[in-house]
Amino acid sequence: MGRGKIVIRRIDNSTSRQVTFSKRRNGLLKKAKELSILCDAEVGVIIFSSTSKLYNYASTRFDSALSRNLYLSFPRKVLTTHLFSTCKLWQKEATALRQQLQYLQECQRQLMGEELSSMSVNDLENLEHQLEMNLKGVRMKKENLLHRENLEFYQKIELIRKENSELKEKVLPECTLGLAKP
Amino acid sequence: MGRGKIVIRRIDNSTSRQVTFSKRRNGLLKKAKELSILCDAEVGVIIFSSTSKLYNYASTRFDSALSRNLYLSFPRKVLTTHLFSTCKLWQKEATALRQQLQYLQECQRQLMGEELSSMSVNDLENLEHQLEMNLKGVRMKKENLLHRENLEFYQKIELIRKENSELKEKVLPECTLGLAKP
DNA sequence: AACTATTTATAAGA
DNA sequence: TTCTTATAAATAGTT
Repeated sequence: MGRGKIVIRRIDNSTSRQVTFSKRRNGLLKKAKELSILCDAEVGVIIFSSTSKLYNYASTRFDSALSRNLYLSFPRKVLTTHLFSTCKLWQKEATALRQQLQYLQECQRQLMGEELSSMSVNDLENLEHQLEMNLKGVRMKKENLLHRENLEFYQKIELIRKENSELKEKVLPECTLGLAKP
Repeated sequence: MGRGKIVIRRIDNSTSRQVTFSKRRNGLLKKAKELSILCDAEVGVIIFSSTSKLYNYASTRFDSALSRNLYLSFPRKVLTTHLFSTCKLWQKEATALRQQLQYLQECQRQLMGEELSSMSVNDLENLEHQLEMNLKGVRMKKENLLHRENLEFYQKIELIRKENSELKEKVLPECTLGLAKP
């Protein structure tokens, strides 16, 4: 798949070997990922360049797939490396998440009216408008809810009132009877 | 690369998922082999099908590449256990962080006046007060800042004015001299 | 790093 | 499953 056909044997020229490595390495990792997503498979790939640099891919639940298969006389070294690289992967994810969290926390503190020291008048004005909008939204929602609750209560009251008056009509004749007796 | 373009997400139909798995699995293993031959790299691929069937490829010297890159002199059990628990630890941390993130995101959405549907009148009222407080804080900060800026500007103006009048005094005698000439 | 002419992989159909 | 084939994707060679 290129300008010319090639035979699969070691590329002699070191530069083009390096270039091909970089291209095909990306291709392989991409295809590994696609396979795992498309087919719900767990896939792990490890690549060592000729200079022993490590590249790898492990699908989301690859480690648990491994652990389920731990007792399939799996080559020890393969297992170890995969655990090692999976470890790295999770570590990376945790780091990314922690960063996101910090960013979000700062945003939150600003929304809470804390941590304003670094903000300019313009920033503060934008934040003020934002907060005004938010407040407006909350108030609207609250009023809506109160309206709805009011309506429900009103209808309930009407219902009970109606029931009441019906009961009264039933009870009233008996009362007059009772009063007429003595 | 086929009769039609596809998006990379889990294939719902189980039969075609199976077919695609078989095709792409072969493709991946072939490309892994090609990469290792062309670029003199050591490559290991492990694939678990959704039914936990195992497929794998390891290039000729993959194992020794592994041992060059890992501290494999450790007793297997120690190393494996260590890696496993480290892995789990990171995974746990990532999970916890993700949860925190989700919680924070929900809070944020509520502070932003979105995602209010699940809140009671009481909740909404609390949120309203919170937002009012925040708004108050932001406004105070803004006014403070404006005040301070104002003061600074005022002082600058005074300084320049003073400088100006000093310059005038120097220039004025020359002017009167010039005017008195003719 | 881009580009693009070709080859290769593969999605859909048989 | 396997074969076929039209088309998408990967990439070899080039700039």
